[in-house]
Amino acid sequence: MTTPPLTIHSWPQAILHLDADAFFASCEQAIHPELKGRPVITGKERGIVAAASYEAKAKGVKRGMRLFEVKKVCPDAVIMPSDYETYSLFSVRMFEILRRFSPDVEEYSIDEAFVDLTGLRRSFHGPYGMIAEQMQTAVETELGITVSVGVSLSKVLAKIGSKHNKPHGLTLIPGRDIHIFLCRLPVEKLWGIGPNTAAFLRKFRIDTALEFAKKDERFIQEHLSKPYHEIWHELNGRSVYPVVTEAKGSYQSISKTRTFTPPSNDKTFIYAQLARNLENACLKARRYNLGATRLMVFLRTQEFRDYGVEIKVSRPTSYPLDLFEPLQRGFDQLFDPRSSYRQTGVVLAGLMPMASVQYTLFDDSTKIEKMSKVYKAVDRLSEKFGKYTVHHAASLPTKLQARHEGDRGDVPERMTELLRGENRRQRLGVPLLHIKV
DNA sequence: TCTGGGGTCCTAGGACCC
DNA sequence: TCTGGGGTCCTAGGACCC
Repeated sequence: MTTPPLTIHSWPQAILHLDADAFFASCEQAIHPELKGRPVITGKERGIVAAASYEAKAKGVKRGMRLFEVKKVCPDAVIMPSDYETYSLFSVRMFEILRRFSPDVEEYSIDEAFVDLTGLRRSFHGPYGMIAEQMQTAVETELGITVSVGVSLSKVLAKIGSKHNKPHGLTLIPGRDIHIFLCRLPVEKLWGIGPNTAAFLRKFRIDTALEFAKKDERFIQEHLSKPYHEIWHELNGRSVYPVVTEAKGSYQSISKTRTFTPPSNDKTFIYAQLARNLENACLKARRYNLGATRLMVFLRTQEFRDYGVEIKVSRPTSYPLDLFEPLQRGFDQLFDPRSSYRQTGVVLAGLMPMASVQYTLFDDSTKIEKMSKVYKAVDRLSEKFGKYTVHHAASLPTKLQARHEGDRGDVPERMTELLRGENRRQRLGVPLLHIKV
């Protein structure tokens, strides 16, 4: 087997990584100044901590912690639902600010960016550290949130830098200082090395990032796969991961999952959860004009065991009506009335642009066109009144159950309301509609 | 982290073809 | 019929990330 050659820059790169501090919580504090200095937590809608402000972290609140525990360690915490739409607006503005400094900005996640600073010292009349500081200050003053920044020769090293000093840190890792940052860093803290690989490396007495970086290439090639070889280069200051500037335009897969408590073995209820997953996944696929050729269905039992099946679809589609039959088939295969389930999930895969889909001789094109019209109307209603305003009768039992449990259902998006100057479903009193299949 | 939700990429191995 | 070598495509499953 031949390993494909790695592209390594012959010129030293200057890569910046920026990571917003406790992003969701910081956004809330920026919107509500009265919350500054107070422990703020988001994640109310799921019952677990999605983000915690530094005031909350200081009291021992951690990501993923359950909210009843939070109330114990931090009784004065302000707990709010995560409002992704609003955070996305902050995110968009953050990337805009960064692009004023360099066009080479990678939107790595909602709160993280990589920026290629290589060659910018001349136009800024100063060292990279100064440029980084200006970027940091611009984001902080314009958005009212703090960010941590790392600058080094590669993405992996820049990430180590941004994590080194949080919050509001600025860390430069020049080539001659790399070893200082790596010698105390456990391998599992490295970007791309998880618990599994860390355990494997420990067998070879590799415990720190420096020990990993110092291994000779022979060892890496013999024992590890491509991603780890790349990390190894990056740790040694040789940039192999490019800063990807293109905006993400498409998806390889779209998934929707739902966990419910308590676990259930009610067949109707569980199928309804899947139907709802499917509708939401299809809605997203239609928004991106994608059709799925494969449908994956899975159930997670009370004991955290996953069972799944994959079903091929004859023609790429993003219409639930096309997929309910395969969904039902998959579900019947998986469902065991003796088990209790805590989660359902659906993945649309093998996605392709719908524009390129050709009908075959056997497709009923009139029916397909009718379906297309129906879903266009559904999508318009969803956009106007909120997701899931209109849905298939098959997923109705999810709502009935939600009511019994006193669940609020979908949390309305506050910022969107403010921006549009209108409330959504509640105030308009939009009734539930069910499309009769 | 006794466990939420949404993604990506890589590799090995089988099927199939010449 | 057996044998050999080599290529491509596809899929399952692992591992990791925010």
